[in-house]
Amino acid sequence: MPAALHEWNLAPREARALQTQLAKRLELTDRLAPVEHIAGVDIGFEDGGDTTRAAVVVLKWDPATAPDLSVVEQVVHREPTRMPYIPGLLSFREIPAALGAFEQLSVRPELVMVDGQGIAHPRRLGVAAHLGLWLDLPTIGIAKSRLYGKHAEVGEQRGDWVPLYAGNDIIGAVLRSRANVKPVFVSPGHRITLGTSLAWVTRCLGGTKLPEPTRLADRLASRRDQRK
DNA sequence: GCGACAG
DNA sequence: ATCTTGTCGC
Repeated sequence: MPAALHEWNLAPREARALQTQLAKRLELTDRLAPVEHIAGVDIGFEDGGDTTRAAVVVLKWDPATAPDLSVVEQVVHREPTRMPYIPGLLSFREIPAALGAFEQLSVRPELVMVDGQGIAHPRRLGVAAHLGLWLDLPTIGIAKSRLYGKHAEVGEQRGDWVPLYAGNDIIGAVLRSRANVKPVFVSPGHRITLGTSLAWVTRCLGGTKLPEPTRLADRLASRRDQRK
């Protein structure tokens, strides 16, 4: 049987066991090639959830104009939704479609920002971490809300952040990306540290809550701006 | 047993 | 995530 079929059509029990195994393969140290292109990934749904829409936006990294970055490529890929949303198993629902979008990409980014958690997950394998292993690329998870971990209250100033803990381990950061707005949850996915993750997210932040890569991918994956 | 729970 | 217009606030 095709490995891909095996990998994604798992019962919750098996999916959780696989996450525990895959998490052992994560590299939580920096192993990035010089960054020239950064991709943003997000998934949306249509037809009441029957169709999954994956959006990937590739931006050219330019420290001279950042956070204003030019879009060099963008792809939207649709396919039938294969499984429901189950807290903790999001990657099994979203990654197949995300991979479909990446296959259509002509540019291979050196860094990928994903809408969701990296290792800030019960078994340390949020969608960003899982996707990083599949793509073998550095990934950062930027979630709009918390899934796992404890933290103190974060300051009100833009840039303030507090660590996100799983026991004594720091698994991410709660970042005030913009004043007067709920903070975002940043966590490394694969081949990157939390410190480097925060540095890149901050560099890509332009007066908005989300960094440019995922902000633009969100817009593409969402239903309003980009219509059918 | 009772909550919590990315998107 | 998605269903959905106007409206309050910096």
